[in-house]
Amino acid sequence: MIGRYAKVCIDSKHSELDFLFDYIIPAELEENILVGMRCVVPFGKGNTPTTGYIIALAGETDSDPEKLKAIAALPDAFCVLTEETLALAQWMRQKYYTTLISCIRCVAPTAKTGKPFPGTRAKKKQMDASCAKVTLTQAQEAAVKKITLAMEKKAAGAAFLLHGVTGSGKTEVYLHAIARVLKAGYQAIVLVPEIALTPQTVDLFTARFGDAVAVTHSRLTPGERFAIWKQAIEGEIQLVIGPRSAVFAPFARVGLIVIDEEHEHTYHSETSPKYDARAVALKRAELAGAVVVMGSATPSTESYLRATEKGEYTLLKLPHRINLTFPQVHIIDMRRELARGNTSLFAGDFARALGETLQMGRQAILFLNRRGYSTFVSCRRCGGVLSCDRCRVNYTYHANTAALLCHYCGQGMPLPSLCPECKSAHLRRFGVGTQQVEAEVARLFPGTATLRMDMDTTKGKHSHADILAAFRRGAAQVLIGTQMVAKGLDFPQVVLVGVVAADLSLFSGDFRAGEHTFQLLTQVAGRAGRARHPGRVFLQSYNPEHYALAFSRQGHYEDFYAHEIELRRTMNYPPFSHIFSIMLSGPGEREVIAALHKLQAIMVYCNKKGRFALMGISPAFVSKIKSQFRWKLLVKCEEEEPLKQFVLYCIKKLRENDPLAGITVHLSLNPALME
DNA sequence: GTCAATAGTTGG
DNA sequence: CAACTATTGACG
Repeated sequence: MIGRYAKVCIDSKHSELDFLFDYIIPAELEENILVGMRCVVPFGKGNTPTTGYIIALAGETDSDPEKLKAIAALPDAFCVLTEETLALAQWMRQKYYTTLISCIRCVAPTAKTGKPFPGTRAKKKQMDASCAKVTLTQAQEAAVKKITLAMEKKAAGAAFLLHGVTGSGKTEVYLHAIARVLKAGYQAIVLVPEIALTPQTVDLFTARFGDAVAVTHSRLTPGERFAIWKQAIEGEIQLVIGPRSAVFAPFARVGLIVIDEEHEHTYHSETSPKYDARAVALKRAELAGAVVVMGSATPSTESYLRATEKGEYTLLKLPHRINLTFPQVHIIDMRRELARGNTSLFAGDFARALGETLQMGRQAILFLNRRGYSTFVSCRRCGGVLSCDRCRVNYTYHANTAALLCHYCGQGMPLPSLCPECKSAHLRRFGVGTQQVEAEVARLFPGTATLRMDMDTTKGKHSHADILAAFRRGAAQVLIGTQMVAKGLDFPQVVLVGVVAADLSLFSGDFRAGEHTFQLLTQVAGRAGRARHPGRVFLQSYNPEHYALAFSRQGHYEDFYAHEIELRRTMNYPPFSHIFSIMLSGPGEREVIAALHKLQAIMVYCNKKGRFALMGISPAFVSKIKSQFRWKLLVKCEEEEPLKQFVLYCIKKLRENDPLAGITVHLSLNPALME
């Protein structure tokens, strides 16, 4: 129905504008106007031309028709919002307590013009959807069958958790399911944690589906991004692979959404709207009549609970590696190494294994979740630790530049020769980073070619791919890196994986530390012995008895899960409850803490029934970043919606009492990482 | 964001 | 008391 009035969402980030404004549709636009289009409207006292979005058309208006202004123009010839992406945006507004416009900006790219960009014309589509190169295992076959059946029945929002050990062929299941759905005339979306880290997976998709595929990633220019988005609207592509934002690809007929490595925290957006791409995918599938497949070797406890106890997802299992055996995992007690007098970075057994690997002419991956050379520099006379004055963080020493660098604000300074506090010359570097691992390999095995992959060596547009390609062609025998080497890389010559300090992620203060450590170690271990050669994995640890390490040695996810879920149940942690983190930041620490105490008092007052567990005020994990002090308050409740309402109400009360000058409020419901 | 009305401040 | 500045509120 075309009405005489349009309900318009104004493109302004101010939360007090988070409602729809009625405008008159002028006669000359009546023919062209559609819900989902952008418009230009006169807005405010000065009638400033402002962009808006047509959210609805109506024959009537609640406001005084005399006061209404008319739409000035419709700049595009098409709808930037589809029925589905608009519905998603509206759902996200409620779910993630934010404004409609911020959700609209999230689902539609910031297109400056509706004209096609250079190079957006479709080439002839080539697609070899037969998958005839490839025979499936029984488990793969069964998984594909179940997914296909759900797609054929158009089981809207049906979700599958594909639990497949590393190397069990999850990707092949995705490929087959996608081939089916495309053949039936539907489209598919594949979400991956980070394109740069999974080039091989992406290659498999492009090889199989040719020009029907578009790959999106964070380093695309706005023009490139818009071109892909437009091709999706116009049906020139059938499959989009990308990070969490790809869940908004404006396909008209989505049949399947795949979420690879579903446990990865990159599926949580950390900027507003703080959405979880998995939840958005499930909602979109429900709206579109599509099916969701989430895959992982180490599913999040939340998803596994849903796939088992709760029965919300169908669990599919791929329990066997294809043509591969599980690597032998050795846990090395570094306390014993120290007692034996070995103070070097590598345990004796590990150094020996590395030597053998090099001797055989094979490759090794060394993993350490910390970049730089030393983690802190301390004065042995006064005991002071050199730290960034803008952030409450120790400086990290980088040997290649002989500089101290703050990993939070990026500022640094040359390493001083004297202690800035007491002027002694007794500065010493402690702790280990990837640069030092590289130096240690060079010291033990002179002449060995190594490659290092961390944030410092991957700043360029192609540096990820360049480093991985160099390692693949054998330019180096040892690849040293942070967690970016842990992901789905597949190098046939790698027979040894060493985790230099397996405990690093254990004591982050996050209740998921055990889960994260288990996931990381299992992923890293999966890099060993990908081809015919049996692999060996060494985990160096000062806490070898910790359950996250012990279970990753056996490699049995189910055993780990059984242990972890009981801990969560006992402690009433997620997934049995929801946690709301309220962080205040500002230039004055006293003011930040005082405001938080006020909020706490309001919460205590409003929580007479004791429905919400108030967990006290504490400094954030890094309590000062870029001269802003950060303190937080956690609230826990078994139900999400009442918790959200409670926190938002208390914040509103706080703002009524206190202007919160200079203080920023950061709200996060079930944050991916506790800060 | 922008504008304009309003309240508050200053200088003669 | 006029002239200027900061604050507040509305925007269809």
